[in-house]
Amino acid sequence: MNNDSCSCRIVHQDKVDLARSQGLGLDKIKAISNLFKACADPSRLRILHALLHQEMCVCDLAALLDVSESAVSHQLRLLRTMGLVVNRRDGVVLYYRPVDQRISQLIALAGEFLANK
Amino acid sequence: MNNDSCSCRIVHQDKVDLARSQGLGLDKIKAISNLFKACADPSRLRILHALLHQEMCVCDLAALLDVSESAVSHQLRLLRTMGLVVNRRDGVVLYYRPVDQRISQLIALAGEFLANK
DNA sequence: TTAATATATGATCATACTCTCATATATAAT
DNA sequence: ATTATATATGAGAGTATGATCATATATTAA
Repeated sequence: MNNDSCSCRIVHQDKVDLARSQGLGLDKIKAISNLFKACADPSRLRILHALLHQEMCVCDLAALLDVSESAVSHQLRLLRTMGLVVNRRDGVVLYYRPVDQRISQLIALAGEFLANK
Repeated sequence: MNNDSCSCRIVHQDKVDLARSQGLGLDKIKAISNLFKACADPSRLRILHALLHQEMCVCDLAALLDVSESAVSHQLRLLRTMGLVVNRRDGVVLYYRPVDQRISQLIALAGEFLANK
């Protein structure tokens, strides 16, 4: 009922202050959560995981994921925009690969986390 | 125009087969992407990061993030449902903490990834 | 019991995502 | 130039997500 700025809640101010001092900063938080967001969709995760082993073109990925090439293309644009994949043109075909193999560590770590628990 | 099962695209079947053999399996993919999804929201990421250092109650977190307690509670339910946090009751107050400190590795790895590039 | 407080939860709304379909672009072949 | 192919892109639809508000529950104090 009382929406004033002075709430009557018992906030542990010391904890809040400590957390604030150890906080990451909003820009960094947003950047990290965006990186996680890139991996937070099954299709994109499969794409990233597949590209870690070999470069692939759009229709390879569409065949692998069993979705439309348009859908794959849209997801690849997202990953491209986020700076996670790049492509190489060979004639009409665009081969995609990750910019950085370290994405594999992130996926592997998440996998291990789920495995032992 | 042609939606038959036999598409005329030039799929690199060897690549698709290799990717398929190295694939993670849909269940695992979904589990991993769900884990990433849990970290893919700025509010949840801040909550997780804060709890890594100390247990905190709902209104502490609400004060820290400067959002409503209801919003925090909803996010905590999500994290609880996903098995990432647990709580301990002390009277009326529920103190939350991560089930597993390894989440910190995941966040740290993502942070490093973004830092050196 | 009643009142107060901290949190949980359901309904709802606005926004963001992801797919599909249609169309556009770029390269290659004729 | 025309055609074909691989991919990109814009618009739209259906769904998921995240916040808010109202209400419910659980614990404590009186």
